[in-house]
Order: sequence, then C-alpha cells, then structure tokens
Amino acid sequence: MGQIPNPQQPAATRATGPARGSVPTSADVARLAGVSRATVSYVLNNTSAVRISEPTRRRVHEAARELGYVPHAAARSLRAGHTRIVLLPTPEVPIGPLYSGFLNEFQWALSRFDYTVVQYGSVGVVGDDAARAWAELRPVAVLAPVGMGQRGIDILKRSGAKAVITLGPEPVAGAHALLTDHREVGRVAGEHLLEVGRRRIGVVMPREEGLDVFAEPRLAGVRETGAEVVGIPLAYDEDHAAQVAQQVRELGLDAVFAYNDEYAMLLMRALQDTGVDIPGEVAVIGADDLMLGRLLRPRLSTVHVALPSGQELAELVDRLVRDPQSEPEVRKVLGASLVRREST
Amino acid sequence: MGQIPNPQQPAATRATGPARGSVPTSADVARLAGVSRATVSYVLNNTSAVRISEPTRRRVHEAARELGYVPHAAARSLRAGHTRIVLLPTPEVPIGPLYSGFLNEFQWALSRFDYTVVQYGSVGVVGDDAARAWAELRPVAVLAPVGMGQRGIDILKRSGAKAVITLGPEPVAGAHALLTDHREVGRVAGEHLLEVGRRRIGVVMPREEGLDVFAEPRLAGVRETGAEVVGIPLAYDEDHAAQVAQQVRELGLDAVFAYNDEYAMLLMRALQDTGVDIPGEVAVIGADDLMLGRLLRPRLSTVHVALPSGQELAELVDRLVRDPQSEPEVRKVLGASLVRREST
DNA sequence: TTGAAAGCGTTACCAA
DNA sequence: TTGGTAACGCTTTCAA
Repeated sequence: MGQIPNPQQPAATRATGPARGSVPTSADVARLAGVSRATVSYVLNNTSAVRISEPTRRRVHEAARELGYVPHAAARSLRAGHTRIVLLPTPEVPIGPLYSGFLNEFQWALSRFDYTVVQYGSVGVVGDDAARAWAELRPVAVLAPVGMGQRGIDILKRSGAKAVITLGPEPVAGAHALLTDHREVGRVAGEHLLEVGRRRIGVVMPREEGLDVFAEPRLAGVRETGAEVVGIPLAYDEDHAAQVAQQVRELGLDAVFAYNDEYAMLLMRALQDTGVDIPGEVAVIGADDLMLGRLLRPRLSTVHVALPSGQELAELVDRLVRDPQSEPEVRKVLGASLVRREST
Repeated sequence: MGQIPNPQQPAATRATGPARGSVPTSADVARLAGVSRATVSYVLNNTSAVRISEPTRRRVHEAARELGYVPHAAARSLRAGHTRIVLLPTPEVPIGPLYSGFLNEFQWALSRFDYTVVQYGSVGVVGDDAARAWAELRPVAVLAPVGMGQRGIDILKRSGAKAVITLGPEPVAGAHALLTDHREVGRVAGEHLLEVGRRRIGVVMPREEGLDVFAEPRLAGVRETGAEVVGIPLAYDEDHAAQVAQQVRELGLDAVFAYNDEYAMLLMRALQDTGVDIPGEVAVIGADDLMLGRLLRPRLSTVHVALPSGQELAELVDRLVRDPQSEPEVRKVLGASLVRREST
C-alpha cells in the first residue's frame, strides 16, 4: 500500500481533481484515470460481461485508491432498483442476553449472505408511521418488530420488501411468522410445579415497560395448566421485592414462577431474607436458564428457552428473497424445556 | 382513515396507475393527482417557500394515500447531497446492560434530533474495509467502533461524515474522542483493596472474546496502585471457576477484583463452595454495579461506572454536525466510584 | 475494449 | 400558484 497521502492535502489539489472538500465520485476517478465512467464501473465491480485490459484496470484502481473513492450506496441502489438491506428492529428495552445473542448470530449469518444488516430504532414512532419510516429505506427484507400489524406489513411489501418476517406471539396476515409462543414457557413451569405438589402459584410480572409482551403469555401458560394462579407485579428493586416477599407469605402461596431468572433471584433473596425456606415452604422457578441461576443457593430451577439459530433464520430470509411468491409460512420456533435444580 | 384498500388489488390496476407490482413514485402520485412532480414534492414536504392552494394539497395527499406512496430515502439523499444517518457500531459481543442501556438512550436522543439511527454490524470486516463499508452509506455522523484507526476515520470524513466520534480508551487523530479510561475502574478497586489492608490482589480476566478491550485497562489500573497484582484468566462457567478458586487459595491471594459483577458472582460462589470466607480470607470486589451484586451474600462491593448520558452525546453530535470545522475535542467521560458493601 | 447516454426518484431553480 | 427541467452518483445498454 505504501505511503498514506496526507489527509490535509489530498489529491483534490491537483488540477484535474474534484473541488477541495467534496467527496470524490466515479467521474473523478474516471477523469484521473483518463477513462470513461463506464469503464470505472466495470473495473471496480469486476463486471464479467466485459473485458477490460490489464493496464486500464490498474490505472482505474490506482486512481480510485489515490482519491480515496468510496461508492455511494444510495446512488447504486437507486440505479439498481433494489437494495440488500435487511432491517432489524432495535429492541426498545434491554431484552436480555437471550434475545441479543440471537440477534447477533442472525446478523453474522446475514452478512455471510452479503446482506447489509441495519438495526433500525424507530423510537417513539408507532404503527403505520413506523412502517413508513422503515419503508423509506427500501429494505429487501424486514424482521418486523412486535406490534407491527397487517397495515404495516402491507406498506413494507408495497415498498418492495421481498420478505417480511414477524417474530412474535401471533402470525400477522401477509407475513411469514416465526411464532414465539411464550405460553409454552409458563406451561412447562406450571406443569412442573403441579407435578411436585404445589397448588397455589404466584407468577411474577415485571413492572418494567415493554416486558409485558413476554410476561403476559407466560402467565397465561401457567393458567392453562389449571393451577390456581395469582399474578404478582414486581419492580426490579430490592425494596419492592421485600414487600412482595411479604405478600407471598400472606397469600399463602407455595410456589412462585418468576418471569425470568433475574426476577427469580431478586424475589428468592427477598424471601430468604424474611426467613422463608426454599423450596420447603415456597418453590421458586425462573426462566431463560441464565448462568446466575446455577450460582444461587439453592440452585435455581428454570425453564430453558430455545430460540431459532441465526443461521437458520438467515437461510430463510435468503430463500424468501430469492423466491418471493412463496406462500407465507407459519412456524413455531420457541422450545421450552424444564431445567430442574434445587429450588423446586 | 376509513377502509383499507385491498392489498391484492391496489390502485395499480387503474388505467393511469403504475405498473402492477412496482413501487409507486412521486411521478405516479403526480399523475393521479393531475399535477406535476414538483408540486407533489412541495406538498408532501410542506415547502414553506412555495404556496400551494388548498384543493391541490388535498388532491396530492389523497393520491399519495391511495397509492400508498412512501418516499425513497436513497433518492432523496442523493438529491440532497447528504443524509441524516448516524452510524453506530453493533457490538460484536454481548456487552452487558451498561453499554446497551447507554446505546439505547443515545438512539432515543438522536432520533429526537431527527437523525436516522442505524446500527451497523460490519461483522467480520475489519480495518479500512469496515470504514469503507460504512462510508458507502454516507453517514453524517459516526460513532466509530473501537479499533478504527486514523485511516478509517479519514475515509469516513472524506466520504462526508461531519462528525466522527470515538468512544474508547485512546484518542484517534482527526476524531473527537470520548475517552473511556477503564484504568480508572481498576484504580478505584485497587486503592480500596489496599486501603482495607489487602496486599496480594488477583484480577479476573474474562476469557470471552472481545472483553479484553475493557479487561486489560482495568487490570492496568489496579497495577498502577502499586499493589502486587496477578492476572487470573476465567472462563464464564462453573467448572473453570472452581479451578480458579483453588488457584486463588494456592496463590495466597487476599483479594480479588473481578472484571465485573457477573464474574465476581461466579468466582465468589466458587470460593465459598471451597470454604473460603468472604471477606475474611479473601475480599472480592466487582465492577459495573449491577443489581445482582446487591443480592449476593455477602453483598458485593463494586465499582460504579458512569457513562455519559445519551442526551449529552446526542447534543454533541448535533453540534458537531452543524459546526464541522470545530477542532477535535478530547473529553474524559468515564466516572468510576466505589460502592462499598460487605464483600471487602 | 471503450464511450456516450439514458434513467433510477427526488428536489430546487427558474420560468410561466 | 404551478410546471418544466436539471442535477445528484451510479450502472448498463447500445454503438463505435
């Protein structure tokens, strides 16, 4: 590569170069290389349909490097008529290691397919407006955020999105659906608690915003087991946990399903601090199978939640992009399995 | 809003409409409304320099709604010559609640300034190539990922980025730097441990990839206190923690600084399981001041880490975008303070 | 092997 | 008050 040109005095100062301070275009490269813009495009994109002589190639590459030329993605996709953008929703709330791990893996896999992954946070914008904001980017595929309805899906598809996939509790018309049925999580927990002889189950509902989407179905899942269930709102702080622990005693509950392991840890500690024996008096089970559950004493029973692999999902996206007319699929993707330890 | 038009048979079928299946453009809207493209643009952008009659406005809005018109962001920014895109790096590894909370807040604040926040995961692409990939989007501002050097910064600025900000341990030439000096975290921990009479300090170094960026400076910070320090690699699993606990005994350490609270919890548990009294025999201190530290027994001492507020940072970005010629600033933004509890 | 030119969807200038 | 038109940067067809 050799010497780096002084950024304060780039090639812009040469007579034939672009105006000082402006961004070099392919026309600038063409001028410097003494060829046409077409040739520049051929060379830089390795267009196989056209043979360009080796000396010309070199001159073009040289000129591009010297100017620090970077193609303009917007111009390119405008001309191409489509993008390789895959839009992912930025979660509005910290969503835990489970989901963020999944998102990461998904990104990785998608970029192996040469997609441009864009996490897009349409904070504060809701409903159709959010969909429109997303559609402006003309993504080729979208992992639709929870809460986007049929209208939103429709806007996206009309804007050219070949694949719209929802990841959530229910299918949305027109989109391929990956169903994450969190009731299953509650069901596994509830059935286990019943099996070990518990009858009155408290279900911790986090007070934090945005978690209802997961918490409500988990509660419903416990209900479906036929157990006697009472929902217990719990803020993620110690003081409130102490109050709730008291409440658990007063209500005479003999088991608690705690939304996830973190809330389980919080409540378990509060219960222990008020002298409750676990699992003797109250059984506690969490969810998500986080590391911390293994470190508690007693070790925390939990429900392991399996999300689809990012690789798998990326393949689905790519397939849908290549074959857009395929019918919307609906697939269950959330696996819930019991991890029994010592707290139940 | 009334009835939703059937997406299977949109207005595309009317004689004057766009071809079936294509995405409507402003020209389509103009045709349907019986006006020129210019007028459509004026109306939809509320251009104040031009007065359009109310009936015309209505016709245009009506037509846009009927066609489901969504402006094409790429075309717009191509014409405008600039974007409102702010690029944030997607962390390659789960980076914990601290940083992801900060990113979220930052996003929120930026979108209040009407920027389009794009989290861009250039997974696998490194160095100048990453910078070039980023530059293709022509972002107006970039929060540069750690590891981007001066060359990368330069590429971004040449591509039109008005503000390039690094968030990391050291300034990079040409970019505004928010220095997160994690040595400070180690220093606070080390000084505290010395103060309570500890002499041989083990510093837990997470084996997980990507955390070195934080772990190394934290270790260095402890060293700077003059204490006798030994680095202890620790994988985030129980088995290895048990081995390391043994190691801590054999090395005769009387204190451990554990990278963060999660690793502290892991090791503390392992130590307790081998019968070590905390803080009697070994003092343990974590970092990041996570909730879980409060729930441990003994309660975990920790170093609270204060990052800049997203609001503050968004204001900085906006200022830099408006006034690009201002000299690069270097600012320390990481505050570290001791939170003493029971484990030290 | 290379070049000229059209056109992608927008917006802004200037003319009507 | 509105319309024609040029231009943004790029790719690609057609011609040379």
